[in-house]
Amino acid sequence: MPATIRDVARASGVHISTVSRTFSAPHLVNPETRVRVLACAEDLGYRPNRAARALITGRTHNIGLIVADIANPFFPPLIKAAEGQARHRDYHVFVADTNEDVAAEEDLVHALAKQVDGVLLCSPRMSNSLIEQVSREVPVVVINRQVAGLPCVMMDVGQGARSAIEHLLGLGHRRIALLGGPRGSWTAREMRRAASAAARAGGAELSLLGPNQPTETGGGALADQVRRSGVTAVLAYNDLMAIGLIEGLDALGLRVPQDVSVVGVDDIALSRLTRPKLTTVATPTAAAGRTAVDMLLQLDSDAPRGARGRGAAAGDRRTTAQVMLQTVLVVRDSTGPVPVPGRDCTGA
Amino acid sequence: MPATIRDVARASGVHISTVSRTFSAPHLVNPETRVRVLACAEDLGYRPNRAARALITGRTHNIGLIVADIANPFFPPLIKAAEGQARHRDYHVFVADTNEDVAAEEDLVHALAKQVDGVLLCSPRMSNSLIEQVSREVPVVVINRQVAGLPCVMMDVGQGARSAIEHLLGLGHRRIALLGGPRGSWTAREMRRAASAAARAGGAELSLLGPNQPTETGGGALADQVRRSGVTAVLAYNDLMAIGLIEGLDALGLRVPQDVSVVGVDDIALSRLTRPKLTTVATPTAAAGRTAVDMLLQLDSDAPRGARGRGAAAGDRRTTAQVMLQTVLVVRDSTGPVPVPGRDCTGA
DNA sequence: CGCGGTTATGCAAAGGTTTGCAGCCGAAGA
DNA sequence: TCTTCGGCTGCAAACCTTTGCATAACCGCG
Repeated sequence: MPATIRDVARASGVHISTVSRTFSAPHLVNPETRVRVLACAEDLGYRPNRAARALITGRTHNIGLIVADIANPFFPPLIKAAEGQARHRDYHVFVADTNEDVAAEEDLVHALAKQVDGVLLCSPRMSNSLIEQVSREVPVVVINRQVAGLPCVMMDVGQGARSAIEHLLGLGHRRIALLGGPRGSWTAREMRRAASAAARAGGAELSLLGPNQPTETGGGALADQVRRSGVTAVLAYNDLMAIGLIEGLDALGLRVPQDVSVVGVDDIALSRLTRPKLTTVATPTAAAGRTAVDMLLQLDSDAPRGARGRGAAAGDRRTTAQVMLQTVLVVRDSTGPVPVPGRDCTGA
Repeated sequence: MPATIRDVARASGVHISTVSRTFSAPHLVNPETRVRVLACAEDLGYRPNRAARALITGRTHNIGLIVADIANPFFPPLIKAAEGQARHRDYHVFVADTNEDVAAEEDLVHALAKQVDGVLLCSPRMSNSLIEQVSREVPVVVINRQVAGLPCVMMDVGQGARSAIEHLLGLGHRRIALLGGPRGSWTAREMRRAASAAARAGGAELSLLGPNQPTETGGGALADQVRRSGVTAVLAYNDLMAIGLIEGLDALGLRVPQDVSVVGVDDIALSRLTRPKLTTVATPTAAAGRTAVDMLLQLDSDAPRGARGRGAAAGDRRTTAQVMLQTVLVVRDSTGPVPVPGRDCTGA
């Protein structure tokens, strides 16, 4: 039923190659011919068969996007942005979800590898060496992680964590806890490093709690630990954990920010809606999505088209740009001055 | 670089057609041969080229999933379920997001249509006639909407709305508001119909507020209207709106459930985390995703493979199953008995 | 009038796989 | 011994498009 290039050629009285060129290299065909062909194509409802095209060009015009968990509100904005940017460049995006599971992540990326032109690895939990191995199979851009030799787009959570700690120091807090993220997360490591440094510089004590599941549940589960640790402020791996923690603290009768200050990371939409509104480190997720798509597309427009021939795979990626996007601390209502010690916090 | 079927054939000393059959029709090849071929394939890292296969079979092994807004927590579980089910059947899912925009929805479905074997239309805002037109281009399964002649999987929000209203009636409420959903939403219509009927049957008055954006913002914006309307209970189109409304009411000094009872729909993860915990109609989103994928795959395994020949497109869909999935009311803390009139609600 | 140079088009190979058909071989039946 | 049949494999066409190369028409210039 669907019209092929041949039908269009017949209808417009030209050779199929002319039809092909009308679409893929319009400047090579006589304007007059072009309009005629275009008209016939339109008329017949012709759309080039992507599979056939892929077969010969070696380009599927699809890209894969692998995230840890679609249900985590951190990802959707990034996904949307990536999708939009890709569509803009006539690409489509496969989104896949690993459920925070390293093994699933590995499977998925292999399954995807063969039918996309490149893969965006967003907040991967895999080891660097695994990532490098994958990148030998298929062009990869890594989001939220630094991997030597691979193009990366990162959000400067180090800077963000530092700002957060400094904000807390400024409010007088000297005993601070960091709720760590999941094992294998680069972001979690960066935060830890930056937060430790900032705390040390400010003469504060930083207790590390983790690793944890980066969810509300994960945050809530730590409430008791936080209380017992006696800290007056907490920096959480992400907003979800921060929110969970606030719930958990509330259940224990501790109020935020009067008794404990809490800072999140990500600035998900939800963080504006909880009570208290969350102080958090805003990460430029949409920008990251767009940038990553651009880098990926750049990457394989550079690659020699018939790159099937040996070589070229691992070697020539000298354009391994690494982009660091800025974060910014958004102060809302979940942080406040350190409680005066000795004064009763629980009551009127 | 990637090994082709020919490489495997050479390595294992058989004809390419045998290799092909080893993968696509194993029972046709001698077990002995099969293991040898498989071994060679494994060895060379051979993976059938999906584009080439698609070219000849006419099946891409991709399906499209179009949703209104990935960022709405209602969708991710459905997406995950669909994706999992699809992967299970060796299909991949393109997720696309229309931003609640009818025009974008139409564009997207057309763009997708040509490169997938079928499309899942989830909570479409398009008109029925548009949907039918699309379904002439590509197999379609509709989620959360009833379209005559098309396979649909619906969640019984009518029943859900009825339960919710009856729950409120049971608590003594007689003046209830329904926060309507977005224009074009089938779910919104169903809810309205069922809620009206149930209210009438219970001798209650139901005010309709809407249509609205199905987001927290949309819900929050209605707080003032709700207060002025003097109702004692509200059924919201979804949890997001319910949560937004509760925030908004709070800002106006109205407490939930003491002053106003609020019921949501969807039972998103978040509804368990807000304070008060939300009473809501749980919808089986994951089941819907799985079912829809199965129906779609069923649909085009029925279709004659070389269905390029005319006919077959619109006609033979006599298996247009329509599945209705049950919903269930989950009573939590956002609903309570109707406030005693005349008693001061605002104070100690 | 012929020549070099554009410009527009046609030709045909190639890309990796599936699949109907035909052929081979050995075994069972006559 | 000769068919027949079934199981397995090979052959080659077909799927639709892109693209390097060849061809043809045309222009302007000498």
